[in-house]
Amino acid sequence: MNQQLRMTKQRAAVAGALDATDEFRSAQQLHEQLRDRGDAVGLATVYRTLQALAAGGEVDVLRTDDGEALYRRCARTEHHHHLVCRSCGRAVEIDGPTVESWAASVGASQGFTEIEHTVELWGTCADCRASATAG
Amino acid sequence: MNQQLRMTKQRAAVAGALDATDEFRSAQQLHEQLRDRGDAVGLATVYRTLQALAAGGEVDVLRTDDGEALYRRCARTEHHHHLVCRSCGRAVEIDGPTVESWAASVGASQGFTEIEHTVELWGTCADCRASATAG
DNA sequence: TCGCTCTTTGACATCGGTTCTCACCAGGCC
DNA sequence: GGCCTGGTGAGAACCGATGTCAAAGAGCGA
Repeated sequence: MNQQLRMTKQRAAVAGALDATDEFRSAQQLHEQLRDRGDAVGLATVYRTLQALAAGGEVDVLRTDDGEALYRRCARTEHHHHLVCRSCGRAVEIDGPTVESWAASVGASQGFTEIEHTVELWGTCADCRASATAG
Repeated sequence: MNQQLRMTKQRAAVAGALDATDEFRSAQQLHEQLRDRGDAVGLATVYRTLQALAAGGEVDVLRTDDGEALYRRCARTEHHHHLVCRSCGRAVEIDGPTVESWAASVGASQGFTEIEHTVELWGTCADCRASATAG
């Protein structure tokens, strides 16, 4: 967490919850999880903390199809993409060097500048597929 | 528009507004645009119509960073991606054959199934850059 | 053209995620 | 410990999107 922010137990709790999983979680899920665990933190604080972490590049954010924001603490802070399980939220960090160069060249060839790209892969992880088959 | 739906003037107006532009537009923008033009259509109807068009694959949908849905009538119905101007919404349809195969192979190598991918490029188009520089 | 039926419409209520407000609380520093 | 300032949290507000339901109208057969 950033050093110009005061380290409060609420921020530590949110950061800790993120550190403890490799799954993308919504603010509401994290809030509920902290409450269940006894580390009650206000919902507004969860949102503020996630926002601060995201602004500092310490968590990655993505949006579900219906617009909800999901957060995840990634091992690396450099640019990367994700393969996310649409059922449990588990994610794998992936690289796409060919995608990077493709995006840059396509953008430039169309006269666009300041190109950014959104590349996320969604699937069903092996565990979720197994339990779906079993159930 | 789908033939098992009744063709009403409201639906025609929404479809017409989409046909008249190559920019991604939000439901609210379309609603306002129709009202300004005199073709007043209820907001709920705009949403419903866009939903129906999207379900039939007749318009493409994407989400802005803050979760708002944007709609665009694309020339082709086959799978493709977009290079979108983050300022005016103008979009260019693009192909990424290498991205397609990369996505599929990465997904499979991690044991994920039913892989889908989200690939959108964002930039500033030449016109918007020019007016930004001028202003 | 006239009615009938059944979908569609639209004003409004509601929902769900997110952000704002503001009085109170508590780190960090002396 | 005391002060100052940023952080917290309960609830309100906000905003995009969806649900409700009575009234309107498209399509069809007569």
